[in-house]
Amino acid sequence: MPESANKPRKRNAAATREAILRSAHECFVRSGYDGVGVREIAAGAGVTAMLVNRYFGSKESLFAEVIARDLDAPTILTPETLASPTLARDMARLIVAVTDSQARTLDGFQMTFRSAGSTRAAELAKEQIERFHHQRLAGVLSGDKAAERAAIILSLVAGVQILRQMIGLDALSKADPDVLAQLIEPLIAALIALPKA
Amino acid sequence: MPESANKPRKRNAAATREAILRSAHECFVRSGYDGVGVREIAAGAGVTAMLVNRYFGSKESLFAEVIARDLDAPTILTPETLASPTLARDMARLIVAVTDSQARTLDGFQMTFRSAGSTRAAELAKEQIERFHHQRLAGVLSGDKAAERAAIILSLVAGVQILRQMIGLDALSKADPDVLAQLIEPLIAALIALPKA
DNA sequence: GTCTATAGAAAGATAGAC
DNA sequence: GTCTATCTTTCTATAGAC
Repeated sequence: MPESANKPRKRNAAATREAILRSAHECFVRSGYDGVGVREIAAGAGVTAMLVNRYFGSKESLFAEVIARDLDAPTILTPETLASPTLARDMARLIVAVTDSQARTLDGFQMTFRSAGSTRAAELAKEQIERFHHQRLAGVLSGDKAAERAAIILSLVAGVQILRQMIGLDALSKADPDVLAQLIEPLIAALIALPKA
Repeated sequence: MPESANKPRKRNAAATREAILRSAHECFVRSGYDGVGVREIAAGAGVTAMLVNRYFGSKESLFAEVIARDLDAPTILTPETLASPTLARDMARLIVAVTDSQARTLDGFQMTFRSAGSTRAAELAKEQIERFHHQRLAGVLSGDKAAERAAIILSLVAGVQILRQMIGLDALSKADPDVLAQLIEPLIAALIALPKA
């Protein structure tokens, strides 16, 4: 290889940037914003800490970019579930599936909750959740109080995720997924249906 | 004051210990385990950082004691609600009340979730929540799958708290409390009732 | 019982070589 | 484009005076 003999090492800027983002994602999901340092993120990407700040300016800017990427797509509201005639049942099963201890679907939420000690992280997450998750869910719920009903559905998802996936409450993490889905289905059905008043 | 002229300053051991615990409570609720330092906790108690470690050995031991105190009592399951003939309605209203942005009732949960980045904090919280909150709630739910139903009730509480109180989702934090209670009531009713199968 | 002072590690961020 | 080396701050925890 005569032509590239004096190139510094191997990667280009785009690949390095992506590697840092990916490592930061893993670290923030695992330990939250305050629980991980720039050095650890850099090591996970195979670079040095200095490059992280060079590419993203600061740890906070990096976090903002990671969380924006992770919370930019709805999770329990996929096109498939929407088109289904058994929406409540499908959604209940999906909630149970994505909150499994091994599931990674809700990484964005997990990162958010694990970083909830940081006020700035909560602000960033609020914006994204409202824009991408709540607004879309509320949009498909017809009738009165759609915003509140959508928010309560999100609350149920968030709560199950936290107690099942993060806290590891035995009654949830060791439960039969089918049982959980059966118990959650009527709740979703009640929130999808029009309120009585 | 001739007799106590050479006493160091003012307090006794018990009062100092209590002041540190109280300050630590406030700090951990606000910023989570990783988000606050021993110096800040000490300053809030009017002492120096050294005393914190002298009384509690380490920051982690202090946290363990604080979270044990905060999670030692059930919150949505008070004697009053239990005796009520309209249990579901009362519990729904109570959930809305204790997750108000100004409410302090669920400080223990809030501290837990804000500290969820720390694995150790999650372990400590799991033990307490299972022992004091989940077990008692499951105990009053008759019929099959009581443990799972109780856990889902706790999930709903936790989820609403997080999105309403910590994230500040507008649809929840700016909503009419009565509307929220009306929407939550049938969910609680469905979980209190015996499962169909 | 409480203090000042500090040790030792680790944090975020930057300077400058190559 | 990536590195080593370092600055500055902050952290937990400890030593020793009074």
